[in-house]
Amino acid sequence: MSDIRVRFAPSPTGKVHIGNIRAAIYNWLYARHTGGKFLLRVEDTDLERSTPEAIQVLFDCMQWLGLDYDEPVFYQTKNVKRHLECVDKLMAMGRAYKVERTSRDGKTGEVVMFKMPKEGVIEFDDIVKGHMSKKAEDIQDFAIVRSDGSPIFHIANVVDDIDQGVTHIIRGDDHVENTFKHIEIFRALGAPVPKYGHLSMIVNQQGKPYSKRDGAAFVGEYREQGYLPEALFNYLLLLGWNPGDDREVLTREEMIKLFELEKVHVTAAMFDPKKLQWMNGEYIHRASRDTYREELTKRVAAAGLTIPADFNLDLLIDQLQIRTKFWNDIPGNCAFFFTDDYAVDAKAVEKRLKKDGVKDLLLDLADRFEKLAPFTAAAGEAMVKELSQGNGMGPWVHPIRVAVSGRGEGIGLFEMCELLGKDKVVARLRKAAAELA
RNA sequence: GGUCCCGUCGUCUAACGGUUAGGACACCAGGUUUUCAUCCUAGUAACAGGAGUUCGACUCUCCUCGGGACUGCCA
Repeated sequence: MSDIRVRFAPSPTGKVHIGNIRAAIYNWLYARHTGGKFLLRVEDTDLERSTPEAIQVLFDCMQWLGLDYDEPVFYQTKNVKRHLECVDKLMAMGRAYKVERTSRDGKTGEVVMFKMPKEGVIEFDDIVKGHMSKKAEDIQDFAIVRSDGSPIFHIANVVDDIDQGVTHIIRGDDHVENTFKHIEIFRALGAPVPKYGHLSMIVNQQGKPYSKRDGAAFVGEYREQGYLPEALFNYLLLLGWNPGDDREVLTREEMIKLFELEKVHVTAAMFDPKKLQWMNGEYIHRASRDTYREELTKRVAAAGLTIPADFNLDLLIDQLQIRTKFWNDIPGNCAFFFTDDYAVDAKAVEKRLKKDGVKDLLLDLADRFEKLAPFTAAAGEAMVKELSQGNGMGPWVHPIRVAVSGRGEGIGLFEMCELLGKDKVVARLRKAAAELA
């Protein structure tokens, strides 16, 4: 146990995106690594844009990724009284003042401004960026209370951090300028200044940062596309950090053990969907058989298909797991086992079936399969091998595959036939032949 | 414009000032295989540029160029 306390403090003004959630991941990992506390604070002071739906989406995404927090959620709007008390305090000591102003959108009224020092240097040692310094004169006074009397981000954020006892603030790079301002507020309020760690942005394929400013990659999207939370978590972690050796696929335990904020990169990282896909495949290939079976049965059922009680699911899993890159791919890749109403790839039909002699070939094969006993993968392979006389099984294998599965590629053909069973294989071969007439 | 930050293969990255600049993804060639996937082997590809400091610079300093953040009664 340490007394380190970190927080993830998103504003629920939109769907949480990957840049955002990476900050949560780094905070969570830092807390778990140091034995500190990870807190969640919902910064909902922007009443016009914060919605309960967005808050719920945020919770769902965090739970999906396994980002559990150690204390009840702290809502910024519940602490408004304290924010304003602190403003009064600042006014009383001359660090804040009221002024008549007109906002961007034309509202005119009296706001409270925080007074910045007019000389000196504000500096801090950023855990990831190193020493940071800025002349106080380069920072303008800024508003902390709106003309309607509500507290603004800067004061609310700092007061909440004080009230929650936050010791380390790990947040996006886009906050560095705010940090110089916030440090002054902490000091004025007589509170200890927390340690800071500013994370670089994640940029998209166009090199532009994912931020709330450009409606970006929503975390839930990845969930819907069939990514594993572990894979997304792992990939996002690697965007700006590495364990110091060549390992890339890490268990949660390894991540917690090895994570160090000091080793986080300063430079922005580009999000590479291809590598995420690869990593997702790695996680699926490494998943336990039970996990895979569970996902498979769940997704096949969700697709409206029923797996017969006597179906050799283990054989299918042996064949299919290594070929699965997304959970979502599963139903499409095995639907033909469970229904006769499956998709047929016209290109494959064109290439493998619509050729001279294929019709007779299929009919002949149907007869041979019909006589095959036992109807196993090994027996089927032996049968075709004999037909091919060592010249390659391609001419037999390809038409069979397309005829019985409607696809040009997939799991091992003979395993496929065994799984389908004699009746279906024979029937589909004859049906395909009939359609070639 | 101003202030602050950053700059190694296409991408993510490694390299106590001394390496043929390493790994991963992607790409590509070959092998294994009935297809696909897996797996194995090989390959293409980077220190932004220029000055210094040094016996020696990807590593240190400066300049240039390039990129980003901020510059709200948003957070």
